[in-house]
Amino acid sequence: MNPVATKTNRTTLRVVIAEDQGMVLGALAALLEIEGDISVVARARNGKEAIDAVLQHKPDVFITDIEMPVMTGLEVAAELKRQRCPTRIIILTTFARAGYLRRALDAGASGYLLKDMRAEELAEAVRRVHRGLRVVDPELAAEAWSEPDPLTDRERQVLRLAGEGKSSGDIASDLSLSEGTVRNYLSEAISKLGATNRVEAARIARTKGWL
Amino acid sequence: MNPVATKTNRTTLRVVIAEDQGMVLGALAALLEIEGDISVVARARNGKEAIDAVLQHKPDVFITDIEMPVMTGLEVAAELKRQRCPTRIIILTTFARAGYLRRALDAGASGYLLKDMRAEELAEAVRRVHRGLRVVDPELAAEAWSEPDPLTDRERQVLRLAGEGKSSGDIASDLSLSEGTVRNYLSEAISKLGATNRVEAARIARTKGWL
DNA sequence: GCGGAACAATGACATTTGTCATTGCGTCTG
DNA sequence: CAGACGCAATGACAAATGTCATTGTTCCGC
Repeated sequence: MNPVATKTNRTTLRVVIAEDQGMVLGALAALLEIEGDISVVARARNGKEAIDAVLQHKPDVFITDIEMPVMTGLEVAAELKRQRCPTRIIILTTFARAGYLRRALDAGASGYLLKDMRAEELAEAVRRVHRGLRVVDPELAAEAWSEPDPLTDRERQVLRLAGEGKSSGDIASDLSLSEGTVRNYLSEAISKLGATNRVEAARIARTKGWL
Repeated sequence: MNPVATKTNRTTLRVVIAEDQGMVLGALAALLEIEGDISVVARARNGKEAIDAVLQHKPDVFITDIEMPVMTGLEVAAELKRQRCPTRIIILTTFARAGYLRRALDAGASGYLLKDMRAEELAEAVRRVHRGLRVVDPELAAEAWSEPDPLTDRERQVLRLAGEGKSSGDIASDLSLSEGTVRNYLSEAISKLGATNRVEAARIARTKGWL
């Protein structure tokens, strides 16, 4: 099925996959193994395992989910780049969020794929990225640069806790702030995001990938 | 009309899969196709397609996600049972929610698997279910029967909107109720769920699968 | 070294939210 | 048929939330 791989029999592409849902992890591995020119050399189910696996196996391409226990895929990508690891990185996620994409590219990722793309595109993306190309949904890329995250660190922190249902008082003691200060930050965040209350603000920030 | 596999269990198991994330759909199909005795005869990316595919192909087993466009996997399962379709149904989802499991079994499903189980268990579950057995995580099953959904329809409705960040006033006009009534329902829901505010209540209800 | 930004706080105020008691209506169900 | 339950509403009250003005601090860039 693949002319390049079968004809020239070049070194197969070595891949490591990180994904916390075992079913999906196994399935993606099966999907890639079908391709003659790709070999899955290791699997990881959380961020820490992923780093160990990549450093040990030095694969050509590393595919990772974002939302994982211990360490997110974005954090793993940043750490690998910090260690000058030459492995190309593809982020594979459910979420078409501008903020995620931006952070992914900042962290040195070469690709950003959505899980609702066609399955065939995964293997193709692996080959593209290995050749040094970038693979990013053009529509999402456009959106990513249009609107930068307006929140400060404190606003983000406070908003995250508020979105989980904590009261201003709870948040204040969690962060060792006064309750008034917490209300100030929330008020700022609400106005910056054009929301009318903390819950809506948190929802908006979440969909943009700013939380 | 009905090619039953009762020979010398040499016949392949025919399967239909429904899953809205293309990448996962393709990957799961690949995973099952690896098994010599299972064949994926159709794929669907939403609830409506799923029903059509199952009715047309009459597979031995139907595997479906819950959260899909057009119609949820639970609704699909209920509809198939209503039409006396003999196909065995496996729900495959991310969420270990008691409410989901209960509704799945009510809808006549034979299996309830979590996406974070080991990938090898899927094929095994297909075979088990085809033999007429049930496949349900025992831990989750225990929880499902322990705690029934305490919310009334109105409480659920109001809580859902509140969880999206709407104010009591918004919810009132959305549902053509007075604002006081909305507050009453929310107060009831908060107390029933042991929460301290609407956001926490919505969060709790969501994790239990009651929303 | 000056201005700007993020951080932190206080006080005052209006609005929203959560609670409770109470009433009324309709629909089941034993 | 009585009683239970869900639905819908009102009024009153306390608590939480959101807004604004104002005052400090520190740190960073120009």
